[in-house]
Amino acid sequence: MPVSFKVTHQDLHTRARLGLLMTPHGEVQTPVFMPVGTQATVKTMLPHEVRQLGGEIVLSNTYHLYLRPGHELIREAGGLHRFMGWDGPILTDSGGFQVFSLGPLRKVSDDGVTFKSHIDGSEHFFSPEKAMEVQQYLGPDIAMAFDECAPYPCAYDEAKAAMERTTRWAARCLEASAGASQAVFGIVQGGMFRDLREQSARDLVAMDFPGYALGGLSVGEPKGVMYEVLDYAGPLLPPDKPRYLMGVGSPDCLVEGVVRGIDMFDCVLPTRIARNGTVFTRRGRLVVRNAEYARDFSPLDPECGCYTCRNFTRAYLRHLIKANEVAGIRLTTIHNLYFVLNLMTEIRDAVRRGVLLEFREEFLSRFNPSEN
RNA sequence: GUGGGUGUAGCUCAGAGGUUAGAGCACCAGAUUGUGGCUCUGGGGGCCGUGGGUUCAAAUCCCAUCAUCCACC
Repeated sequence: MPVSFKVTHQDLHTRARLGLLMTPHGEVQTPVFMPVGTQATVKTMLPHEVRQLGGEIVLSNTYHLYLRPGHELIREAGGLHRFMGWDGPILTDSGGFQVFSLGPLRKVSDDGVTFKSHIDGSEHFFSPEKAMEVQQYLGPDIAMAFDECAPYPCAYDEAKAAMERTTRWAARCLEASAGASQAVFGIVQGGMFRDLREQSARDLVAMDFPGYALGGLSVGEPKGVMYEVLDYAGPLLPPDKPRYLMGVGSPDCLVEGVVRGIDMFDCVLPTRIARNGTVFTRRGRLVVRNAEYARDFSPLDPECGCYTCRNFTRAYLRHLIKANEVAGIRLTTIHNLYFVLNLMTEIRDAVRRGVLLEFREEFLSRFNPSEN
């Protein structure tokens, strides 16, 4: 088994646990946040910087790398790890979500998905088999099954059809990847409908994946709705396998996810909002691009120990962002990644000490998700 | 000094007698959750150089004036 997972500590008060994800490229402590490197790079960051910030595993993207530079080229380069100069673990998304999110110009059938490239408009076809083949060329430690992500809101029948198709595709993904050197994680779908989520989880668990993801969340639904799904869908997954909540999150969602037993997260939010001049602080989000910080010579977050906060002021960062200097978005990206990765370290520590609920209360009482 | 050009948003300009004068950039704010980095959405901004005239109606036509640029003496 190329990837294995071990729960090292189970919290007594919540469903949180500590774990160790073992991969051919090293071990990962869970719960973990995976920085996103869609195009074989965490935007604006170098691999050693991601490592320094505390990143242990990164996510990359099948869809984008297949279109450019092409999975054959990456295999030729010796695989994704060597190509991008990252020797730690890598998880690749299958492309299912991109097909869902990148446009209306797609046609889904049981066979697979016909879609148009966002780069040049050329037509392509992805099936479960194709998605597995491309990911084998890329060579991540963990590949994701090819799924169909239902939108939000979504009618019951539509969510049901997408979920059932995802289940059929999951079986084909497993078959197509038999003997492959990477682990394949299954993805639970079912929209916001409890019985669909239960059905999905039951069917996928029967296939015995080495890990399970909850997909189709963080697609526009209120946070409370997502937490509710986590509450009932989480316990349906085998306790000895890693649970991955795809596309989350914001700091408050990370805390709530761990409380509900999630082991792995990925999200573009920290890096994306950084590039648009917004950062996380202990008190919540801060739009450092705003005029009120033009003469604010204090750090982004006085409690933060990151390189950006130790060396630069809000006024300077605002200047760089306004002037469109690359250093600006690099420094805010450093801060946001550090913030989230450090938060995960603190969460793990709180679980270890059995005080996660207290940590949650303290953190959420100070962190306003939408306000400075 | 003479002739000509140009004066409209912070900047560059569009608008050639007819609704409440527009655009791009800049500025201000919001958005962003399995990434289409430098995007999207919204907002504030104007004595149309100034003064007079013609007209039902003037940024627009006429006169004067000021500023500015160019060419020539």
